[in-house]
Amino acid sequence: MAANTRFAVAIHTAGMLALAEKMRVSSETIAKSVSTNPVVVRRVISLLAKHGLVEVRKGQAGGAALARSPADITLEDIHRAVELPPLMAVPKTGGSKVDCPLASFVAPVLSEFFANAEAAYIERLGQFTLADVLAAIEQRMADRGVRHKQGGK
Amino acid sequence: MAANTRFAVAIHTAGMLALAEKMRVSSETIAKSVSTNPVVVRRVISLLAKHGLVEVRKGQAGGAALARSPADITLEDIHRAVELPPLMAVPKTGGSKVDCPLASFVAPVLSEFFANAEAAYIERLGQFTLADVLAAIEQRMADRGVRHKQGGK
DNA sequence: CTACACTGTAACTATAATAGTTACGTAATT
DNA sequence: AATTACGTAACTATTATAGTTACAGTGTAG
Repeated sequence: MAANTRFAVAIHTAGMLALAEKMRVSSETIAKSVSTNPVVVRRVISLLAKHGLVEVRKGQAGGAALARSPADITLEDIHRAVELPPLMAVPKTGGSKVDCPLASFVAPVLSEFFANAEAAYIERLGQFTLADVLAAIEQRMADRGVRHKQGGK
Repeated sequence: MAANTRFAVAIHTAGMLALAEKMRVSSETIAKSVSTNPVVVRRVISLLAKHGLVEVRKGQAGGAALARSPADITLEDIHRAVELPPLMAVPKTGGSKVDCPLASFVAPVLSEFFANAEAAYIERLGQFTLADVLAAIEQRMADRGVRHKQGGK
């Protein structure tokens, strides 16, 4: 299919907003950086806004800005905002009572185990903030000898 | 798309083999229980076999059987065997050097964070064995008052 | 030693989630 | 009033995965 990149787009977007500080950034500007379409970005921003992570203004000189400090936004917050589907799917049990009774108990039990593992995933996401991500990016840039501060658009 | 159910099918399959103990079970029998196609099951079994979790025999009275005890097979083992793609994708950075240099550093950093969270997921899977899954299923059956032992096909 | 019952795999179709795109109404700023 | 940007609907394109058909290969049973 087309891989699910909503989460990545959301983090990238939030990261740009963080770098822009209080300045408003348009969906078009972000779209260029992410190499995608402005509508895709607006869809994500809309979700972030609904969850209070971002504050949006319409009109000329409008755009989005972070609603709180990057150190106060975890990856879990962003993950929840974009509401991704469960990591693992369980096949629908094909209601036909032809199959053995055991089978009908497998699906719900597997769902429980998957949910448990997914909780571990989410919990780990909760340990990282947007600030951590930005720090990692700057670190990487420094390692590569890229001069920063007013680097790019 | 069609949701990724390979992992669930693999666990269901392994569970059936565990219940069958040393008896060989055909892909067709398993497919019925999982409500899918025998080929889908064979594809999964083939992966399990390559990783030594299952032992397969061709020919009449052939089929698959677990290679080791259910208590000795973790969900992590099964997960590794079916080799699922990364849980989260990062958008390809669209090589055009038009975008800001920052952008090119975002993707690899996000991949690292995602990999970190995925590791937490996998680690949790490693804490459960196939025996745990079977126990949970039997527990659930008991709760529902389903009489077991020689229950179904 | 032959028939049968399996697996293994290739090749193809079907499904469905998600990205990408176009279009346009709405709102806010200058 | 003109401009700029969001919000969202509607549609197409992409693509991973499931599902299916077909058949060659293999080993056991009788």
